[in-house]
Amino acid sequence: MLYGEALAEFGENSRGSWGLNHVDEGTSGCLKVTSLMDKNSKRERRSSGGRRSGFGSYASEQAILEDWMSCGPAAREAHSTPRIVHHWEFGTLSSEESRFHGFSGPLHSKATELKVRSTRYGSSSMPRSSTLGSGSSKSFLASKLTLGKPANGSRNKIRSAHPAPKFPGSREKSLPQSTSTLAGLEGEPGVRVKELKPCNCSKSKCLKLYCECFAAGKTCGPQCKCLNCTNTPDHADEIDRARKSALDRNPHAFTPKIEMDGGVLVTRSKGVIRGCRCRKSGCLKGYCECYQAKVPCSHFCVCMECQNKAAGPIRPPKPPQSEPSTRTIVT
DNA sequence: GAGTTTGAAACT
DNA sequence: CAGTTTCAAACTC
Ligand SMILES: [Zn+2]
Ligand SMILES: [Zn+2]
Ligand SMILES: [Zn+2]
Ligand SMILES: [Zn+2]
Ligand SMILES: [Zn+2]
Ligand SMILES: [Zn+2]
Repeated sequence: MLYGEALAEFGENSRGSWGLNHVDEGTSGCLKVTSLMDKNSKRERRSSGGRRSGFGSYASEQAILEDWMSCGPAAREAHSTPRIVHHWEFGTLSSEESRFHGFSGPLHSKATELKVRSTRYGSSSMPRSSTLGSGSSKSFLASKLTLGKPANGSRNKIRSAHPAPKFPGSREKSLPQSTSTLAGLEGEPGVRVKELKPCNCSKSKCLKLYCECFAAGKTCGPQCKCLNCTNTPDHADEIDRARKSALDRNPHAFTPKIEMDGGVLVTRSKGVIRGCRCRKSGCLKGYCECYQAKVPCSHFCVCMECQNKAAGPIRPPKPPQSEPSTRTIVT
């Protein structure tokens, strides 16, 4: 098994993963040994509010290649076409490192007992650019690790704006972006609000709130560059299911994301009025929904080191006590 | 444009 | 729930 190889190669106190970087197939190519990482240089696990895991990236392709070549032949072979990431943790090092990184979840605290732990990520995750191209008999890694300029003329990442419709009859996205028919809104025939931000979704089929079009209650339009888009008028049934699913998770999924309530931003979240939860942006970048909406953070926010507080106190600060930290919305 | 950072959304 | 992973945008260089 892979774990046995990892144990043999890296010893008892090691941690790492094979295959594509399980965080978005990023720059880490094939194999990572956490215990070898420089702990002082913050090249560490992604840690954003405990929502991140994963490992830092290599400094260069050469580093990836060297790392890769240092693997055993069996490991190389097993991952010549990496689609699944195997994650391992041996010994007690992981838990100690977890403390170093501020992680304390079961994944890490149990590492001491588990002895070996593995996780599979994504059953068929392939890099987005892997489609089409020249004959891809070459493995992803091989192509990725090719140093220097690509010999052949294959261009990475040719993201065809939109492949031709599979079926002649299907309308796909020939129609401009519009409000979902399910919303039952009266479509002003002549009046069209200018089509806006196209999305670039590739894995959500534009049927999750990840997709801004879907989240806005709109279908994707011709300007969208999404892949495998199902948020098109000819998939009304799927859209309907997706909307129901999203609403099931959060009844306010499609209520305006940003509203002003007495000068206070409210965002949707599980039926609870709440603000942002930023940790590292200082609420001064577009990552922050409050900042993006051009509204100051409020007591609903649980942001850290917020620099987006209301400047001029129109009103005295909220009374801290006697109010539940979360207020359910009364429809 | 490629690579990184980020926090919401989704999942378990 | 809390912890973890997925996701696409925002951002950086
Ligand atoms: Zn989309
Ligand atoms: Zn779209
Ligand atoms: Zn789409
Ligand atoms: Zn914020
Ligand atoms: Zn905020
Ligand atoms: Zn804030």
